Amino acid sequence: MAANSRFAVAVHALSLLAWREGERRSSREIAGSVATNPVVIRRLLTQLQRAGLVRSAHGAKGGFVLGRPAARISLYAVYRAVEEGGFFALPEKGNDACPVSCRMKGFLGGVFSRVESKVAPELRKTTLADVVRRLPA
Amino acid sequence: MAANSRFAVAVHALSLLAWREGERRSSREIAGSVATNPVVIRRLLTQLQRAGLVRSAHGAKGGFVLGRPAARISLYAVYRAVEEGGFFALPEKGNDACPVSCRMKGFLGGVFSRVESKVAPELRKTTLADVVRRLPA
DNA sequence: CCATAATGTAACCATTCTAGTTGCGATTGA
DNA sequence: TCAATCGCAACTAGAATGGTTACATTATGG
Repeated sequence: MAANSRFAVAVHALSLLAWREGERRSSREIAGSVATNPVVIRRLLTQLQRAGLVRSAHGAKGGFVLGRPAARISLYAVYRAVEEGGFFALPEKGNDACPVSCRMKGFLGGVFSRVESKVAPELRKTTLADVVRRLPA
Repeated sequence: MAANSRFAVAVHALSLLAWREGERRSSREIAGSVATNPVVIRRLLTQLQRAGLVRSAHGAKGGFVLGRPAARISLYAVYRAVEEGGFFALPEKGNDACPVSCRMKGFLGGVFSRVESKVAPELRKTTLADVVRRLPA
């Protein structure tokens, strides 16, 4: 299972928190909905916490809540929090003696950043509040 | 290195073919520019051949040429040829008893396809002919 | 006809990434 | 005190990728 479903799981977990905003949810509850292990959820939510998207409380009756209102958490914020790299990768090597190879890195870097600049606004359009609106009350 | 550089390597290889359009290039030559193994190149170009982007010739003086004019090969065609999945993955599991989990798959599928619909036109804008224009003669 | 130079492909290995799991210390509330 | 909970480290399993070797097949040129 090397498929990268971190973004999907993060949105799922945050949607649960947004669904009943304000109520604490334990990693065990969230893991139950996502059908995975609580530790996997805690690992992922640690990343989201560093980005300010969630806050956690230790101890009994502890758990997670959103770090700010659902309407102010876009899918792009989630994407940035869990995916460090972009969509594609540049190869680290290359033959510097070849004039084509020399130019490829710069060229592809430009392509990748133009792609990113199209994806970002699309993901910014949707917030967790929009997600909740699609969920049953 | 488990980084996914297939797209970058494919564009690099095709750019070499477009640079001196019509001349055959062996996998060894291409591998020399990309700084990898000829078998890696042949494996990748086999995929591109299935998509019609290159043609190969066996035997001595064999090698690869573009399957159609460089101006008619967009980066999107390359992307489709080498990347089967989309950018993100949907988790295969989920708790069907949870109303949030039940809706996530459909919701995320919509998000992913909207992202794809922004990326595709951006990649379609650039062809191999555009790449060659940026290369030294 | 034969040597040479190529592709196509299978097999295998090393590395890296992800998710899953166990265990445990620290913290909090009842 | 006790139970619930996060944080984190360590380990495992499985998959994907790229690199490498090997070999059958095919085409060219003398």
